[in-house]
Amino acid sequence: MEGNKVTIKDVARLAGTSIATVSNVLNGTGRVAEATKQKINRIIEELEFAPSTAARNLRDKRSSLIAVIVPYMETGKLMDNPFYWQLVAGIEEGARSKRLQIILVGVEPDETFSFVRERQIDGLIVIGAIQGSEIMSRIERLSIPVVFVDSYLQNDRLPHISLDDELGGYIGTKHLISLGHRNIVLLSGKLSEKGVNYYRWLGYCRALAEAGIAPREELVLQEPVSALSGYRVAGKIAAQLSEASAVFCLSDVAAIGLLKGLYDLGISVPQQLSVVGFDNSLQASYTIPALTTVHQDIAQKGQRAIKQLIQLMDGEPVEQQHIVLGVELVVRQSSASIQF
Amino acid sequence: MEGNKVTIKDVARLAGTSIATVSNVLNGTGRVAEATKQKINRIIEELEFAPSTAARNLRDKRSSLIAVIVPYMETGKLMDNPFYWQLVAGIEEGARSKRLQIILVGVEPDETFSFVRERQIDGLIVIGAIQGSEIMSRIERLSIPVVFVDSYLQNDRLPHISLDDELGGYIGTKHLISLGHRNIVLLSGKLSEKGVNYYRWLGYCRALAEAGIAPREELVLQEPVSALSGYRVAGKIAAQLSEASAVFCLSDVAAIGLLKGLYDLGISVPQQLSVVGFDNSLQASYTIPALTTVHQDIAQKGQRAIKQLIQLMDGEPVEQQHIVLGVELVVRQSSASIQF
DNA sequence: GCCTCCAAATAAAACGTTTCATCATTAATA
DNA sequence: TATTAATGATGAAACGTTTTATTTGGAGGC
Repeated sequence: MEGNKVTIKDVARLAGTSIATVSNVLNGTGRVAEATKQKINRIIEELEFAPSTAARNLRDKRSSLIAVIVPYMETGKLMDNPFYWQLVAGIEEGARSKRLQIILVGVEPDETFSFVRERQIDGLIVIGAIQGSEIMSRIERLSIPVVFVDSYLQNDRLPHISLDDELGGYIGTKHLISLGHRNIVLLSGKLSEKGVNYYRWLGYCRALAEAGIAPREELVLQEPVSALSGYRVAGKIAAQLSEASAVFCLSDVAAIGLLKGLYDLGISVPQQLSVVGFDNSLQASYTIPALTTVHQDIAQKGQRAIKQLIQLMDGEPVEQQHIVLGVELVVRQSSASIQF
Repeated sequence: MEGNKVTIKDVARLAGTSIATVSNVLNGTGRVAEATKQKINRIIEELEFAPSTAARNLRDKRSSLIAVIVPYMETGKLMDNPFYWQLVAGIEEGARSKRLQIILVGVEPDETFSFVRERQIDGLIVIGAIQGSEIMSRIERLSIPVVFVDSYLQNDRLPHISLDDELGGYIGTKHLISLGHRNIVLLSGKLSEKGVNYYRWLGYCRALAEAGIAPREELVLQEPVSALSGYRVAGKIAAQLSEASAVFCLSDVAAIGLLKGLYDLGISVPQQLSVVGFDNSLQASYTIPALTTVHQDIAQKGQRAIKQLIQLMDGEPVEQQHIVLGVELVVRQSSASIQF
C-alpha cells in the first residue's frame, strides 16, 4: 500500500545529497565518500527503494530483457513436447545467473515481431526457425543480437546453436543397420521444411547408401511430432509395412507413442521390431523396454544459446558463430539384432 | 542498421503536426480529424514507428508485463516435471490473446522479489507457494495483483486456483480400496510443507479411515517428485514392503519411474501390484501398462489463472477468490483387483 | 459585426533515471 | 604562499511518451 512509490529523489532528500550521488552509489560509478555511501545505502534499505527499470530503460535504451521465441501448435498452445521445457529451463538458468529476465513468447512462424522494438528487447533466442520463412528477414531488420537454436538458415554467419542432426540421423540408422536391419522405417516430422528433421533424414539416407540399401520412399513417414502420431504409426506399420524390422523415430515422444502402439498390437520390441528414438529425453530410460536413442544435451543447448547471446549483447566477439553440439548413441533395450 | 530509433517526434515532424496529436492517434484518445489521422497512420507505417514501451511504462507506471514464478530445483534449473510446461503453456496462451507478455522467473522459495518493483510488474502468478514460507509476506507487501496456483495459504482471501487435492487423494485411494487393496503405499513428496502433497495425503487418510483401514506410517514414502524416485522406490517396496499390493503415486512422473522399476524387478503390474498416478499427464496413456491416474486439467489451470489475474488487473471484481478445479479418476490398465 | 461555441490541435509538464560538465574543497607540490 | 591536482558532490539535460489545460480558427446565431 504505502501510497506512492519511493524514488531516487526521496532517497536523496533523506540523505541530504543530490540524486546524482545516489545514482552513483546505485551503480558504483563516480567517486563517492565511504561515509556518504554507507548513509545512502542505509536509507535505501530503510525505504526499500527499488530503482525504476522503466526510467532506466528509457535512459539507457536497453531493457535487460531477452525474448525466447517458442513455436506453437495449431491448437494455439506452446509445443507440448517436454523438449522445449528442458531447453527453456537451460536458458532460464543462464539468464538468471546474469540477472537477465526472459520473456517467453509463443509465436507462429510468420508473426510480427513488433514487440521486440516496442519493448526494446535486448536479445532474442529463436527456436526452430526454418529456411525461407518470412521470420528470417523480419529478424534481420531488427538488428539486435539474435541467437538461433535448432534453426537452419541459408545465412551461415548468423549465430546459432544446433545439433549435428545429420550425424544423429546417421548413427541412429547405422546402429540399426549394424544389427542387421535393412527395412528401416523413418518416423519423421515434415521434411518439406528444411529443419532438424530434414537433416536427420539426410543422415538416414547416408547410412543407407553406405550400406548399399536402396532408400524406399514408403518407409519414410512424415507425421506431426507427438506421441499420438507414434501410436498411430504402429497400426500402419503392422498393416502395410510388415517387412519393416525397425523404426527410427526422430523424436523420443513419437517413439514413446510407438512403443505403446506396438505393445497394444502385441508386437514385441525388440524381438519383432527394433525402435530407436531421438533426444534422450528424461523419459527415455523409463520406457518399457528402455529406449535406445540418439542423445543430445538439451539443457546445454539452452545454456550455450544464452551464453552466446550474452556475449553478443556485451559486444564481445564470439569465438564461433555456429556451434554444433555433438550427438551420441545411447543403446538401451529397444533395439536388437534382427531375428530370423 | 537504420541508425537511430524513430520516435514520436519524427512522426509528428513528418506529418506536420504536434506529438500530442500523434499520441492521440496512437491511443485513440482525444479528437483528431479523419484526414490527419490517416496521414499520421501512413507515416507511422512508412517509418515503421513503434512507440517506446519504456517511455510509456515510465509515464503510466505500468509495464504490461506479468511474471510467472516457477519453483526451481536444487540443481538450479527449473523443475523438470513436464507438468510445469503444460501449466506455463496454458498461461502463455491466455496472456498472448490479451497482448500481455509473460516473464518467466525461476525462484527459490524465499528469494527476494525486488524485480517486481523494479520492473513495475503488473501482475504475478505464483506456482506452488506454501504456507508459512517467507514468500507470502513478501508478496503481500508488493500490493500488486497476484494469483496463486497450486498454493496453500492461510489467508483464504487471496485469489488462487487450485485443485481439489484432498478429493484427488481420496478417489485415487478409494479406487484401490474398492479393488480390494488394503496395504496401499503412498508415494508422495514432502509432507512437512503443507502443499499439494499434504492435502492429497489427507484424502488418502480419509479413504483409509472410511474403509476402516488403519493407516501405517511406513507405507507413506516421502521422496522428491521425479521418475528416479519412483524407480528407486520399486526396489524398496520389493525388499521391505512385500505386503503392499498397490502404490498410489502423487505424480505421474513418479509413477512412470515406478512402473519401470517394477518391470526391471519382474513384478508385473497390475497382477502383482497396482499402480495409480496423479495428473493425467500427456505421458500417462502411453505407459505400459497404461496408467490409471487422477486427472487434472493442467492447461485449464493455467488459463484460469491468467484469466483471473487479468480481471484483477482490470479492477473488475472477481466472482470467486478461490477457484477449485475438479479431479476425475481415469481408470486404465495399471490397477486391478487384488489377486489372491 | 460581435459573441458564443465547438472541433481540432498544441504547448508543456511529468514520469525516474543516468551522465556530462562543472564547481567546491582539501591535499600535495613547487 | 601560490599553484596544481585530486576528490567529492552537484545541476541540468536527455530519454520518449501521455495528458491536462490552453489556444486557434472557423461556423452559426443574433
